Amino acid sequence: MDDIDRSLVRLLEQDARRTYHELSKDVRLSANTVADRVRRLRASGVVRGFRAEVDPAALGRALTMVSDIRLREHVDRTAFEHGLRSVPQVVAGARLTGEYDYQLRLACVDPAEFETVVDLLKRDHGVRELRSRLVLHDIEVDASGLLDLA
Amino acid sequence: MDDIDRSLVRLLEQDARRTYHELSKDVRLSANTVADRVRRLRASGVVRGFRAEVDPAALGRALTMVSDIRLREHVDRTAFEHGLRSVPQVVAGARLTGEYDYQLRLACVDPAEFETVVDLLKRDHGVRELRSRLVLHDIEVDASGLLDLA
DNA sequence: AATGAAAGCACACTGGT
DNA sequence: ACCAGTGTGCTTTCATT
Repeated sequence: MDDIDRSLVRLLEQDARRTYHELSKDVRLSANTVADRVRRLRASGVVRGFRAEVDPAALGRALTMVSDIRLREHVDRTAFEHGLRSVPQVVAGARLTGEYDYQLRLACVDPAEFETVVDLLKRDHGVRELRSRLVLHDIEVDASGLLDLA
Repeated sequence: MDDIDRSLVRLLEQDARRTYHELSKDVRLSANTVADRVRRLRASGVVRGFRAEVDPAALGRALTMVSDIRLREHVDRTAFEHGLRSVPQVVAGARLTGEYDYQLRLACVDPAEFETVVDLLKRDHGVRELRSRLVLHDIEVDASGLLDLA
């Protein structure tokens, strides 16, 4: 993990489809060596993958909610997590410690759709309680800061 | 937004570096047409970009916290958001409605590091109150569900 | 780890259906 | 919207340091 690897990760974070040849000009190494380094970053797990980023707003889902969730007693957590796959509005989720069991991020067309999702989660997925709020906007953060300390 | 576009987005979500030629075999169109479609998806904003995904745990930061934050009075929100760029542990953030002003995601090496981040946010970034909990694990969700309804 | 050379591929264009 | 052909540029492998 040297400076060059850090630069490569930063560049690929901005555009994962940059060619090795382009990257090589930025870091002043041969395209060959760049390809080697990127393969190593992937193999070591530092770079988990290259993903297309989808914008829910461009698909008409401009309303994003964050919902803390408490499950009913005796609800199997694995089943709950797996069941979320059938709810297309769920765009992210995590199990947390503390007062609530999970936190979900829900991308909805409008409040009416959010309402149906809330009802669905309560009726079919073992959700006992929700505490939701609206996402006003996301803060852009690059992951390159993490690299500085590694 | 037809079935083929949906497939392409799904495939590029899994691996954003797939070549147009590879994609063309999956969707049974020419590489050319696939490139056209991907360009259109990008131009329309549905695909916002292609990003390398970095794994904090592979860099020794296995402790991820979610922190709800309330700012002190008279703290400028733009300044706060901009100032977060200098805190490398901040890997995501959003402004929310409700009881708290923001929610951050903090990737830390250990509790001691988290403690220093908490102190830093309070001392230098106008944070009045934090409510934090540990991320036990993230739930894997693909964004392709969003596409089904568009 | 890094490099250059060369073969094989992929990409962007153009033009055509 | 889709495809084929072409020139150019990119990726990969191998030999070398």
